[in-house]
Amino acid sequence: MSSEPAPPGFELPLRLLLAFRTIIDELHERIAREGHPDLRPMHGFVFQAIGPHGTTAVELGRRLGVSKQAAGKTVENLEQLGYVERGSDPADARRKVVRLTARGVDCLVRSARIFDELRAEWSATLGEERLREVETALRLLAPGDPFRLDTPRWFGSP
Amino acid sequence: MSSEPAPPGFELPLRLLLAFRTIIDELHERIAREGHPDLRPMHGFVFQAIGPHGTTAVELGRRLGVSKQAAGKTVENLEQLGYVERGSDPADARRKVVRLTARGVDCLVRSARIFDELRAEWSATLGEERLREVETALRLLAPGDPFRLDTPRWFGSP
DNA sequence: ACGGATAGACAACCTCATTGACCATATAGA
DNA sequence: TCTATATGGTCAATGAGGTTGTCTATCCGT
Repeated sequence: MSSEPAPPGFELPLRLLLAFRTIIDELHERIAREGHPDLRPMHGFVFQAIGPHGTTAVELGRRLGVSKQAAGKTVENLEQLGYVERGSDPADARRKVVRLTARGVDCLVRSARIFDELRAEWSATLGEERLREVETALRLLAPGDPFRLDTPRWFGSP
Repeated sequence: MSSEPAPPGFELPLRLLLAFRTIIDELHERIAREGHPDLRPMHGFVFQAIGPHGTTAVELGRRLGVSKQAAGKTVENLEQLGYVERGSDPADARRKVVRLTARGVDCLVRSARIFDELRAEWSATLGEERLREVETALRLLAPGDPFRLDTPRWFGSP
């Protein structure tokens, strides 16, 4: 039993969100310095949703939880920024496959490295033991696929 | 030293976000059943930003990280939903004070209770000891005011 | 070969934010 | 006190990003 009173229940969710923002903001600060200044938090999710083999606008929309048209517009933006390209699928003339460009892949590689660096820094602050306990606890409390890409819309007002 | 390899660095932030969403979704499911079906995740933040003594649209906009016009529109919506009301300030004829209605306060009280209930459930799943360790770790890693109200805009694409 | 299902593009619209302009009021300073 | 400036609120125009509806082209099972 702990002698201290429990903190109010609203603190934990706010801390979870703040910790997420802290990591993501730090990631984007660093990746901006490495040549990707115009990336937004959302884009990392989109890149992950596209994946190494490419995908289509419809499938992307499903993964992102938005309409295929919205996904198509997102792809257009990322195409203009030079992160993705569209090609045709020889096996299915309807599909137009969205793939990451070299620049897009570079971004993914750097993101993965920076995420690992940030985790290492947290591990140094907290101790690897305690960090793993946090990760284990979160896996237990919030199981399932962590890639919920519809967050922006989810959060907004009616 | 842990013999298991460390998980990839991107898992932790995604779990943090997923855990946040899990709590907030559960909160809104329950508070909808208690007579507040049209609340959105954002609104809790707005209520907190308004506070017990009321505030103005300009100040609200500052706290939310949006323009005063956007804050004014949000207030209009919440006024139509019956959660806030606007009155004039006898000490300053320019100011129009936004205050929570009885319904708004009811919502805040219920939210606080449900958050405590959810925390108690997590404590039962995880053990109070381990839950406190998570909270402590998050306070250490993401210190500062957890009320960052500009999250929706922050997350969006350019 | 045909009919339903699927991928994509185009158009109209909606919501919510933005900026700019404007008026009313408060406040500090000559 | 009078005036200049800052502040609070509203209105108007705009833009980003999402939605639905509709249309065409293509695939696939019967």
